Amino acid sequence: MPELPEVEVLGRHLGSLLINKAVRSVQVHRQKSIRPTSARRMRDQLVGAKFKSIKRRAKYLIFEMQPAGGKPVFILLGHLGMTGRMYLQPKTVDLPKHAAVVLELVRHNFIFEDTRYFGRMTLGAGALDTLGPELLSEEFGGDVLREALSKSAQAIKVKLLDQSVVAGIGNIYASEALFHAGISPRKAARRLTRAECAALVVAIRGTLTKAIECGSTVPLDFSGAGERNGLFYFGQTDEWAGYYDEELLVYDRENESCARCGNPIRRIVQVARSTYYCPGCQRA
DNA sequence: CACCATGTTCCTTG
DNA sequence: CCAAGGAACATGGT
Repeated sequence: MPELPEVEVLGRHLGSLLINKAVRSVQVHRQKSIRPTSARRMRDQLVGAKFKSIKRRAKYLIFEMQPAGGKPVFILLGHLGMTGRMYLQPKTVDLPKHAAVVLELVRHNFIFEDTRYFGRMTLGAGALDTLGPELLSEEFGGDVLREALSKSAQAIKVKLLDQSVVAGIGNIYASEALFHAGISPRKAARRLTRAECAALVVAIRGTLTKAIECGSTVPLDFSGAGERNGLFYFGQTDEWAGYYDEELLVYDRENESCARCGNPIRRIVQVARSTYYCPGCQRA
């Protein structure tokens, strides 16, 4: 279910439910989902430990865990992949078909469910080391972006998905941000001007910040059992119409007219992923 | 049956 | 050594 805004909202939600709760036992249903951590180490570390804090870095959830007996805190990392979900359920409710990992609390199970099993729950923060600057942080700005792009001949849209360049953008918001900045997704990264880089940073921040605000106001069902399934991409669900004051302007709108200039929106494929853009507003 | 999907990692090629 | 392209991972929806 992830792009950065979903992960951010999920993290806040889980924080309110999990802080100071202790793990009583651990069920690993899919070894693949905890790679390279072993099920045994997972249990050894987690059983008896309490959730101390929950933070987000890019699309990762960082669970800071406090073991019993004054042992040092350690990190449990979560990444949702394409279809991951995390939520609490009373133990009386049956586990979902694609439960990957279940952390048993007192009366609830903390469930990591993942239909396609692309996500992960692992021990240690090592996966964060290769990430580029955090999108919403102060140190990320037009100059930092420009420097990161300066040597690449790859299309800007493709570079935006590279988590070592900029950490946190996904396929949906990459298209949206380029539209807002008026930059063609095909433009070679190194050809972006200083002004374009500055505009792109503003567009990225604006798009993601707005999405987080919207996601925070919608009544979500993180288990995905009902309609409100934890996703809150703008315009996804008609019944949410009243909650949104903006929606996705290009993503998944092939052949619809651009809200700004009326030209039909185009879909192209870059590195095997769809890109949507307006040929009128985003000139090559 | 065909094609598409919010993401990352690994392997090959140049 | 690096950049870039593509397949792979696994399941479900249309």
